[in-house]
Amino acid sequence: MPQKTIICTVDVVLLCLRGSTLHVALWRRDRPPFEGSLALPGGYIHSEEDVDTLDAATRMLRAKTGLESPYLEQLGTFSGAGRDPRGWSISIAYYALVPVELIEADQAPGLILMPVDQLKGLPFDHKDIVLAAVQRLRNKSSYSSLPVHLCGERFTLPRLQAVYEAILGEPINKVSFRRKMDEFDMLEPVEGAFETGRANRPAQLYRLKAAYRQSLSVTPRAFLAGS
Amino acid sequence: MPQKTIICTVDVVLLCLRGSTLHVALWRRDRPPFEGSLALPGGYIHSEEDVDTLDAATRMLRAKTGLESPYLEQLGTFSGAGRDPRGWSISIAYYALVPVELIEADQAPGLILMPVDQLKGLPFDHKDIVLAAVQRLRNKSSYSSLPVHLCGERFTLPRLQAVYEAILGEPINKVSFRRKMDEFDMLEPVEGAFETGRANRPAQLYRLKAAYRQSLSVTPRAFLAGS
DNA sequence: CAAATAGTGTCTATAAGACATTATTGG
DNA sequence: CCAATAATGTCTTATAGACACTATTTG
Repeated sequence: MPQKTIICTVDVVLLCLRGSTLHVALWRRDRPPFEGSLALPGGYIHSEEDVDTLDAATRMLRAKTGLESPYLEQLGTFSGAGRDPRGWSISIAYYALVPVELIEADQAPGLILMPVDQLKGLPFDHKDIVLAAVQRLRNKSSYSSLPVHLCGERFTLPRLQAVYEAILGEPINKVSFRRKMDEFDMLEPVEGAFETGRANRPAQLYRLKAAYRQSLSVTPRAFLAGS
Repeated sequence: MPQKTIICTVDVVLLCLRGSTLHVALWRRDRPPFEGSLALPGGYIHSEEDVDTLDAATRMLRAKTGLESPYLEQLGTFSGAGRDPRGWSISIAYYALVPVELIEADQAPGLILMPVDQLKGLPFDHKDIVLAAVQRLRNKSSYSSLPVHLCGERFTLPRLQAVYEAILGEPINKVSFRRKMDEFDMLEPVEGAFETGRANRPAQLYRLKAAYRQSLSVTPRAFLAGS
């Protein structure tokens, strides 16, 4: 035996934007430790069935939320003797982005959305993990197309800009924003589809080009260079 | 028993610049599997003595290279059933940057430097891990002060620029480069110290300000915006 | 003094931001 | 027509890059 057994788990930080506030999806633990607490969806790696930890995270997400293929990326690994009362443990954390409608339009009965700025009482080091995910999201959003994954299948440019602004916490110049989206070249207008109903000019609906479903566009210059 | 035992290891990608070529430090394995092969320095997590995986990586680095506190950062976790013949395994990979002199001026007898573009025959998925580290280094170097950690304690600006150019693979405008270093505000001139000996104006020697030993300066605009 | 490279000044080109204008809807 | 917001044109400002010039050394 090369080592005392180390507890190997995977946790998923599932983020979405409700209104203009980032939320994380939590579920109520149904077994010890911390049974009954709200925590990140996660669990043991199943070495018999999981090909790797990404596969484990996908399985966990599917089991607990019904989601099939959201944007999903490895965040980092959290480890040590102190984070789990059962002993020395490792959690490989992933983060996922989904449009809030997919969670609210309840495929995922057990999930509870919590604003990421008001987390309290999370077990393990789950608060640290969530904060790391939010930091990653904010950072990547400043120079990439990542936030599109928080929008639904069709969305307008003003809506997408509002999503960026909610994540980054600052207004973005409209002209610059549109230039950047154009440069990213990842959106295509849905022919003849507009968002109507309000007393103003209708906004063109866009969708993500197929090639960008799992990849990102990046710019060498960040939004909000000043911050 | 919640799971079949998973093999938990830590591997370190120790990078340095020899001439203008990135090299990775490998050591010859002294036990199975792949005994005798050149591989990344790494090994089992020791849950009795390591506080966490960063601590394990530090221990490994100290044991195999004698290095005490190089720049060290978590790279990511590599996992799965196929990467280790002993079974389902996890490697939490870290990468470290050091001035090449620290390796050549042999504190580290067992280490062999290999150019990162000519890796072959590495066991496990160590080639993937090295390539991921190089990609991380290149990416971060394009907008941060990370490459200073490949220089020794004192260095000139032309030398630092050459380091950036070696990593990024393209020439950088001298004026822009110096403006950026000035903006980073992480260097201080060593009073009265110059690099002399060649038939030209001597170059001012600089050192990293103490506050930046473990942190980075970043710019919202990348070097080489065009690439 | 010639050759070499360090270090700086300055002009040009490019990209971001401010602001104004036009477009199109509902009421 | 008015209010509201989408979409775009255009001017201003900020940053990056090109290039030239000065500075300081060795031989």
